[in-house]
Amino acid sequence: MNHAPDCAARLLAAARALFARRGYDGTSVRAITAKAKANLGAVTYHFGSKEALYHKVIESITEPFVDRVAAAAAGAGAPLDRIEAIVRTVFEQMERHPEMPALIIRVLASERRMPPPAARTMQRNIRALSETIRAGQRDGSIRTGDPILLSMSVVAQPLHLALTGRLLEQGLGLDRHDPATRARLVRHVVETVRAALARQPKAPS
Amino acid sequence: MNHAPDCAARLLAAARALFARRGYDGTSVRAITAKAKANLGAVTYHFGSKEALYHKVIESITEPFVDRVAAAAAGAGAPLDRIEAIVRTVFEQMERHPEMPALIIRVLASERRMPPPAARTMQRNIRALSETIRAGQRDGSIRTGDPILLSMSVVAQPLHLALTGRLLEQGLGLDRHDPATRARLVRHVVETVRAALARQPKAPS
DNA sequence: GGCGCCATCATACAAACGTATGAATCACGC
DNA sequence: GCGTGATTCATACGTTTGTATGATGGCGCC
Repeated sequence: MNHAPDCAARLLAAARALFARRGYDGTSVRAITAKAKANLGAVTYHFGSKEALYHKVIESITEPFVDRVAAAAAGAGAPLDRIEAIVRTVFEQMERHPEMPALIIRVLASERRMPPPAARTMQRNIRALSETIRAGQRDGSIRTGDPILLSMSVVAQPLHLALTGRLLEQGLGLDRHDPATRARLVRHVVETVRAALARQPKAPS
Repeated sequence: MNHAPDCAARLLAAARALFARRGYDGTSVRAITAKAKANLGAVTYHFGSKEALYHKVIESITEPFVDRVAAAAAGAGAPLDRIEAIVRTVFEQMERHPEMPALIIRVLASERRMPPPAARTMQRNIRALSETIRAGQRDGSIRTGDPILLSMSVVAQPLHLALTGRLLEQGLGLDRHDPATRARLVRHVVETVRAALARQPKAPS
């Protein structure tokens, strides 16, 4: 008896969590409906199929994200500062949706056709980043290098750090839910990204 | 009729490829045996179970790798050079086993217990890296920061770039099988890692 | 009250899954 | 040639899977 409102929303939340932890194939419709306290037929009813639910999950995470990244890239300030703002936006998004790194990275690792919302998000984010990098290269604050490759190197930092959280807990005794720890990780990534991109003065040789 | 030798080796190769592309749950024993031209019962006979085969796959990729990373870390040269050597070792391993990034990353993303060989590899690689980074911090060539976090930032680069190969092909028209392209990617990551780690002289303010 | 629409439910179904198992074949040594 | 162990094979089995579908109840409108 599921009389609580928003069955579809509960399914979406359950699916988000389970697809992130177990992957698409490792998550059954029954596991999703059990977690959402919904009936087995609810997935077909509300979404049409398991795959359509999966696409909706990806979309629910990525769509709001794109605008935030674009806003950070379009903000005021030097290119390196704007890239820092983008990185902080990524961290905020991961805090809002802790499943995001695993979901995105599973999409990247899979031979399955990429869900359109994920593909759009990646393209737009990489474009926002690489254009900001180009601006920095033009004004001399960012080193030379391929802007798209540099963009990917930037995005790799927060995503992989989120994925390796388990190792961090064991290796450093960190508590991922501790705000001070989170701030430390953000600081680390921001410093690393800035160091990786900043143009250095010519070495006197 | 499978009279060809090394049925177990064929299963291992087929499983390696399929686990990387489809993940553990998305790969059926029947798909593996079909690809290996072996009988359905062969997996249970040679490995005991699908899961044991999976562990063997992970082990077959990671075990030789650890020694190579340790050798690169123990080599002669400045810490930054040794870190570059480690990065090149990672790329060589990925060239030898193109499935490696996807396999490793799926392990990281999964809620499933980490296969012991993968856990050992990661610990040892991170240790080799972070000790090299500490040496660089002691001699002043590498900037301050947590060595383990810095190690993870280093490893994220080649892995992520390998995973996003599809996007690179679309965004840059790159052919991943082209040696010149590979060299370009290696150069990019090496430069990025060195830039991210190198200690900068104090800015005159 | 009846109707239509929506949402929930329980169940059925065909297909797929990993494992188990006994039979058959092969390879090797004596 | 025989015996033994290893390997391959075909099949069975219980379980799980995603989808389909008809029944039922709730709600709003006429």
